[in-house]
Amino acid sequence: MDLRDHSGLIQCVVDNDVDVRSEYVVRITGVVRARPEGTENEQLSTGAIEIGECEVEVLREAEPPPFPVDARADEVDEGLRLQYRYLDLRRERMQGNLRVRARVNSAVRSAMEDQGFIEVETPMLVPSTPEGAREFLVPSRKEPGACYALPQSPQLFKQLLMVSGVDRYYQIARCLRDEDLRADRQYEFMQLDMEMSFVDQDDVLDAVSAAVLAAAEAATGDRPPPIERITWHEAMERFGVDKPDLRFGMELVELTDVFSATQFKAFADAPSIKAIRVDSDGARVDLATLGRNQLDRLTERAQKLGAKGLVWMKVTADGFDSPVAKFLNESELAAIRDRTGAAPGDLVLIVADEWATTCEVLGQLRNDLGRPPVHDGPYRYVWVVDFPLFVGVDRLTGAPKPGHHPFTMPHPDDLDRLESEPLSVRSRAYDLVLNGWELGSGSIRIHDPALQRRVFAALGVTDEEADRKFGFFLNPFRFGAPPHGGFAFGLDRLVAILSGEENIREVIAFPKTQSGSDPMTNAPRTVEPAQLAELGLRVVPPPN
RNA sequence: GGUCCCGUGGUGAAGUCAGGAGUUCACGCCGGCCUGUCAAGCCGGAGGUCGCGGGUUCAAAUCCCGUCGGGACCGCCA
Repeated sequence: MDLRDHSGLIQCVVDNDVDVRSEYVVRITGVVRARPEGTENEQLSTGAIEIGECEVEVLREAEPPPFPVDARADEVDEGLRLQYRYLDLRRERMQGNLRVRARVNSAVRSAMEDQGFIEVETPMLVPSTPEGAREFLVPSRKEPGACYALPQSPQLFKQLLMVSGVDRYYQIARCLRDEDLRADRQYEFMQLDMEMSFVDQDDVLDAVSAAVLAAAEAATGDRPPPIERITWHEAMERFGVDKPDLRFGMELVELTDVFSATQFKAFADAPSIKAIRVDSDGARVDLATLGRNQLDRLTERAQKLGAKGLVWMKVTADGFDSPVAKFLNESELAAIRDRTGAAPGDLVLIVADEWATTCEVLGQLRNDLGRPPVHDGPYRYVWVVDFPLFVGVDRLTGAPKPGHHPFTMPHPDDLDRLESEPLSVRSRAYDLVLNGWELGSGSIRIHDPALQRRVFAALGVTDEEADRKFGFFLNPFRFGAPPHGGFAFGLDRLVAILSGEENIREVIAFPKTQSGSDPMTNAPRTVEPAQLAELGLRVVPPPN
């Protein structure tokens, strides 16, 4: 019979007649010995040995489990696995994931402590704040009608800890957001949250890198190379997204200048023209069988993403097979071939539009056509720096909207354009990206009140409004605030990728379903009227 | 708020498009046999409200409408 614990399986040889069935809890006393010749099992890590002369004591019988407690349960309906999560977690895959997670947490703590950070816990019952994600509310019993909120992140408190002179803070922090769930999003999730004083951007990036690299090494056994950096602008130019997946090529190719004098109307006035070359070998779709239908679907996809259209060109031995080839002259066609490096069998996709649209549409098509599953190696970490300070403008007020949050430090080289050309101003905000997944983001914060006023002014926020909305946060700075900055990254996402999982539920012991319920505990549940009454609450019947 | 996919004995699947008796396969379960095997082998057996409700039809797992549950995605996640 097979004996299983968290570390694996071992075969036991039982000679006497005991009624032991699947999943019974037993105590076995015996002798570890080599297996007799010819009975070794190379499939099993313990396949060379066995426990012989076993005395078996049944500590607890077990009913047959509702699904096989082994790798076959990978195929079982996830709702059933979650209903019996305690059985699901007995399996090797889940035990492994829990242990990778524990090692990552431990490595992150050590790396932060080694760099002089101290862990400070921050409250779970916090005030509700107007900006950002929808919050979970906790009604107050002593003050009916008033609510606490559960923290979306410890943002407020960690910056106040800098005011408090903590200097280097970190926390493995639970964050809660009442937004719709996804494969990479749960209501509650864990972050490595950190903040440090008297530093610039490089210091923060170095400190976080040390923790991430230590975590990766703890999880996989391999220490990744130093994390490379690219600017947001370069990420958009080359990959068309702000979270580039560096594991594959298909980079965007600049063609704007090629068509400066073109006769082709769709290209003539376009501010930005770029292309991607879909390699006939590297693509995740079979280009050879790509018919007119699929090409039309690509065009629809591009239009849905905001492009006016999509030019496709199949590369043949003697030219291009494309509905627009006849509108382009020889030198234009030659430039397309040279710039993209197109070879027969490839597909070239061209978008001509505003710079941002051109980049974003091609970047999305690049991901659609070439991106491997997120957990496929190699692991490519990248810092994306110099994010724009503002992203777009508010439709109602016309004022710029903050790219990160309104306390983000503008890039010092761009300060003179804060009033004249706010949308061109870069910031000291940065993201950490792994295989095209955003792991986290952070920024250097504004600690100078004059500069904060300028940024609020650029955002169209008056002094009174700033004081009303953010005063509780900014007033403490009047008592002295050091230059500071920080970062937070999602541990669930990191652990999922490092465990080879494409869903963070697989690395969370007791996750929620996509609809936010827990099939094991039946949370959320309706509560007793008396509980509501104590909180001064009454449930309104749902509208029909 | 929206789009798409899934729901068939305890588990996984086939059957659904093209309506005709709860049919099939594998695993598990129960009983027996065998056994130095290892997701063992042989024999026998039990087990189903085809998620739920309604409609169409002589007849519904199958078609239609609704609903519940699960999943992927868009919106959302400063």
